[in-house]
Amino acid sequence: MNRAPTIHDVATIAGTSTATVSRFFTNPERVNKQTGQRIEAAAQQLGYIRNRAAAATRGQRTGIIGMIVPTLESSIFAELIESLTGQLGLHNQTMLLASNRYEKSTELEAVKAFAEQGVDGVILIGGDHDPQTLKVLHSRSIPLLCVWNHIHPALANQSKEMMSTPQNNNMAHDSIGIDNYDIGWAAAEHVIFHGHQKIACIFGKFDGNDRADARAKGIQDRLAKAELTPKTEWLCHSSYELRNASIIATNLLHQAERPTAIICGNDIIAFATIWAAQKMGLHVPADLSVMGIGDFQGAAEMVPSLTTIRIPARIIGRLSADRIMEMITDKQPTPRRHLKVDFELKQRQSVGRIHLD
Amino acid sequence: MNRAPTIHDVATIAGTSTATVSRFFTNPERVNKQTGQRIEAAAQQLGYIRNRAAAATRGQRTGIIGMIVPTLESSIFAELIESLTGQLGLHNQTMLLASNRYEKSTELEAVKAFAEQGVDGVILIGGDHDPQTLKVLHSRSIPLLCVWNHIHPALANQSKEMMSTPQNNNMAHDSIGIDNYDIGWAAAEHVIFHGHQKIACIFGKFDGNDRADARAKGIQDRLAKAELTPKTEWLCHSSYELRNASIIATNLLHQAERPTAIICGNDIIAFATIWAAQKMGLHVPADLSVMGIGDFQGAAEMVPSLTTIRIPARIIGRLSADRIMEMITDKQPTPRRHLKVDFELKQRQSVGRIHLD
DNA sequence: TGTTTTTATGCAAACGTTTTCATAAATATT
DNA sequence: AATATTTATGAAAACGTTTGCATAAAAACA
Repeated sequence: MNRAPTIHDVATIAGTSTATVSRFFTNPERVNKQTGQRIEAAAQQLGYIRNRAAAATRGQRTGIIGMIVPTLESSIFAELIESLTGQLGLHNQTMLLASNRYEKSTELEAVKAFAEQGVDGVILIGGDHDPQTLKVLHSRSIPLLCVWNHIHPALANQSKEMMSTPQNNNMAHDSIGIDNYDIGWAAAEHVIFHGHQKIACIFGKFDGNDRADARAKGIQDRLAKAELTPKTEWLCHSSYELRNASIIATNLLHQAERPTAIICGNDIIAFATIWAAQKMGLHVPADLSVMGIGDFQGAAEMVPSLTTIRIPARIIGRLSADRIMEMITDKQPTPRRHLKVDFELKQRQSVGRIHLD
Repeated sequence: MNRAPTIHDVATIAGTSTATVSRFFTNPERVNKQTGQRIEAAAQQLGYIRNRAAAATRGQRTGIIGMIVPTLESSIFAELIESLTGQLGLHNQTMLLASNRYEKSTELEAVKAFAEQGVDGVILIGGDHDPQTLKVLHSRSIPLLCVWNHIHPALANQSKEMMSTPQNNNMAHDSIGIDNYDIGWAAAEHVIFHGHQKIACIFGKFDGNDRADARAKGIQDRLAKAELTPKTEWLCHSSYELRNASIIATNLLHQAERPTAIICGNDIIAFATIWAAQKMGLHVPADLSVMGIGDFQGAAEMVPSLTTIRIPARIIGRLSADRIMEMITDKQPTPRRHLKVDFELKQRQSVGRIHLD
């Protein structure tokens, strides 16, 4: 009852050798149809389930993809993971999940654990990682795919120069994602087009987060182009927690001069900003416009609905699954590929035309 | 560059046998301190990482726990997973994650995949699973822990009788979670205590979901005790999607007679209900009280803040990690254990005392 | 000092697969 | 009918570990 049946048991019952059974499960077409049926019946009868750990010792793939996200709590990445696991399932792969809590050292530990498990590939968020992490993966030829944000080939080159150890340079280091600089630019543009001049920003925290950084740059460059660079009191930073963001937003709105619009680093911050305004008795968008980024759950349904930029997590997930499988199965290493996914501005209620009174 | 160093390589450099190296990594205290240092240095130098797949063929644990949640999108389980992975990390375990999309057949497939990977244990949500699933786990003596909802020992017995195949009866089938019946009861009670008489309910969908079922029973029993059983038009069902819940709530509020309070099967439904009311120009809680269950992200911060029942996901996660490790390491099978975790009613703004005009 | 116990190590078998090579049977080609 | 090709299979080695057994050295005991 408590010993799992092996390939030997199946072979005995089917009256064949273990080699044939193995072949049947890996390359069914290489075994005679009748024999195959006998094997299938025997396996069914015994409840045989292949032991991939054993298979892996002979160089077969483990069927495991390792994935590390900064956090699960904020649900930012939940949709991505959901679609990724789904799509990986189609490729008969399962997903080993870890969170790095925005710590590169934690990420390294997780990657080591993944290597122990013999993962076929690794998917990380963003392009900013510990050189050790890359080394571990590279020394084992484990394909690495960085998702969520598109890495500018130009920036990729730049970071190449910044890297000290030479072996990091020719790393197979693909990426699939959106261009956060463009997103920031578009968000700012949308607000500007609505006539706002007194614009404040609450950015996400930068540390170890190239995404927030790029977004902030995009926003600021667009504002500068319109000669609307906010005064320093209107440039705030917040973590991605509602509680923290609430405080920052409340403080901002209590300043002597109040902006007519606030651009937020992501939707969590935007939610907090809207609610903070409402608590003060302000009306959105009549008294204050709020621009989000992300289109998180609830953005479309809340009152007022949140004008934001939709990051197509499902699409990124699906593409990523397909791409990592490609990288795994390709014999000769394919050239690096950086795929840019389009985003979409969702024009809703929280950003309005400015009152001219 | 692309072949991972093995235990042999380490042994050669350290000038010892593979046996000793293996011992050093599994039972460091069984090897001489000096030898250990040599091995450590060699491993460091080579960047050696243990191959757990190979180890697993000799009966060693894989260090993988399999977990299946219904969905990741609704972020209900994100907090649970986050704390679970964190705590498992302390036990040097990693987590294989899959979602079943509320389908028992999908769950079975995932469990089979887990079995292929040789997981040390499996954690599932709720107590309602395909007999096949249980059989696969049991036949391999893979410990199973059901989390999220507390399974009434009484109900566990009941389902025992309902099970057809005898091998399912003495399943090692522990549980850790909250009592959804009690939660439903408490939610209803809170609304009743605020003087409401015209109470409607929007339950979560039941199918394959013993949690929603228990919650609904608790709510209805408490209402019945107060002789406040809602008329059938006020007993609605919704999926856990905002969009769907919005429609249901809107329809409910457009009925000829409007309830003064709505009890929602979870916070997603509660959010949708509040927003639906706001869109109609109703004020919460002045015109309508809304009771949630779950205390999801945003419940405390939104305007009005949501009165709801907090399910301590972090605690459940931590306890679950510890318990499954206990089940894995215990030699003789421990008796089944059903651990009940307390919940907490968060009294906030969305439920108010009824207007007596 | 001689004997027993403890500690540290190595040898080699085992784990459950996959895969190379060889071979036998079946089929196709002349 | 003789030969060449294809198809189907099995024997056995290999994968990178762990571990039971044996043994040598060191420590403890007498």
